[in-house]
Amino acid sequence: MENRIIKAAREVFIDKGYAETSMSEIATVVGINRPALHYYFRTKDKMFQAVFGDIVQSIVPAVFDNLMHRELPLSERVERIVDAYISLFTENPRLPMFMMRELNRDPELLINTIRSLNVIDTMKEAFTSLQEEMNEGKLKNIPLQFLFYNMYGMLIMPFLTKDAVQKLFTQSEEEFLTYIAIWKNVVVSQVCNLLEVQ
Amino acid sequence: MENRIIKAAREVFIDKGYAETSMSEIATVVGINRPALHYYFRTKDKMFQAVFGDIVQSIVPAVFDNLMHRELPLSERVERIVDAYISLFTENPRLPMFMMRELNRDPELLINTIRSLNVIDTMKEAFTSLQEEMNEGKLKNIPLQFLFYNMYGMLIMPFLTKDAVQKLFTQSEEEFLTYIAIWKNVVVSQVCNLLEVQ
DNA sequence: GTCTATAACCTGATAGAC
DNA sequence: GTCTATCAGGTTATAGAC
Repeated sequence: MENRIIKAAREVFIDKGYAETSMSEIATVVGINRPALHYYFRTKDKMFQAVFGDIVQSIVPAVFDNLMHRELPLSERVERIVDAYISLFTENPRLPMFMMRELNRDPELLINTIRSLNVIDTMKEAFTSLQEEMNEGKLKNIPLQFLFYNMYGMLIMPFLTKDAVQKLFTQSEEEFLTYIAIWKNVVVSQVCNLLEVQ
Repeated sequence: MENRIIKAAREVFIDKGYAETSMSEIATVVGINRPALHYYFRTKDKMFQAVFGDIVQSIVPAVFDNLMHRELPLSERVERIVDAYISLFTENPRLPMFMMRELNRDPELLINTIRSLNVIDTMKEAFTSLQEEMNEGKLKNIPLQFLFYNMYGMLIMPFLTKDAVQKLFTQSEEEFLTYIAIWKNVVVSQVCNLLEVQ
């Protein structure tokens, strides 16, 4: 039952965010009523934290694994990561907006979630591995955050603006997917352009 | 008085978004009480639309003017636009998050606002001007949305993640500004890389 | 125009019966 | 465990006095 609730809550929270989601709405989706919800997760806050942890865990690890395959050429590694994110976001188009919204509503939340999920070591390994490659001159030496600004910015932008763009230019779902397939290659080549030594 | 209200409401709305802003909070900031607010703008919705229009008008036009200066080299044009946005966002760090959040909460809102503000012609001119340059072979021929995905993605990403990054890596305001000054050049060079013919 | 008072509603949360 | 009933608090919006 707890899992049924988390699964339903996940959908609603991702769609509307914490603030605009009410307990009664989740209860309706699950098929029970408000007090029953409060039995399983005492407060809305506790419930959201459970859902948020669930989501973060499904996003973070796969990416950092790919970052560390140093035997592969850069373009290959970038392509895998970009592929993974594009698939994830195509299946969950509102996930990028959700993450940004909650990151801004409560910046501590992500930090606490990351700490409690033991993914911090995986992240550190990936960071130092990349930094080494830069020091060795195999990659251009840039601040690591720039890599993330560039890659994530390009990755999430189409999804952050999806609804508005589709309405403004009467773009169909098929058109969107066609563009995304091309866009994927642009992201890879731009990230490589940022990291490759001339 | 209406202006005083819009000015105050603008601050609060940009900071917290539509959903998490209450009329009483705005009233407190202005220095009057709730019912007085409802006298000037009958509903919260009407008031928000006024504020939103005010914001859009202050963002859009300057950019498209710069896009059309075809006598200038590409890098010069891009640099001006990027400069303008970085200044705007540095002074209003939560503006990018605000725009994305409201764009997703109510996708029709932006469309209606744009229509009512008569900026649609300016946008169309800029678009066709760019498209011509692409057809003439002076710029690489890519879907126009890709230019926006790339430029805006890179422009807003540092600000969307500012609070979280500063807390996660205990980054000071000075450090942030230092990185932004360097990042600006990266954005320009990446956008040029996207548009320049080989 | 600006106030006080109040209506009507929705929220999260709890107590207690079954 | 899941329900009904209820509480306390906050929200937008309005009516009516000054």
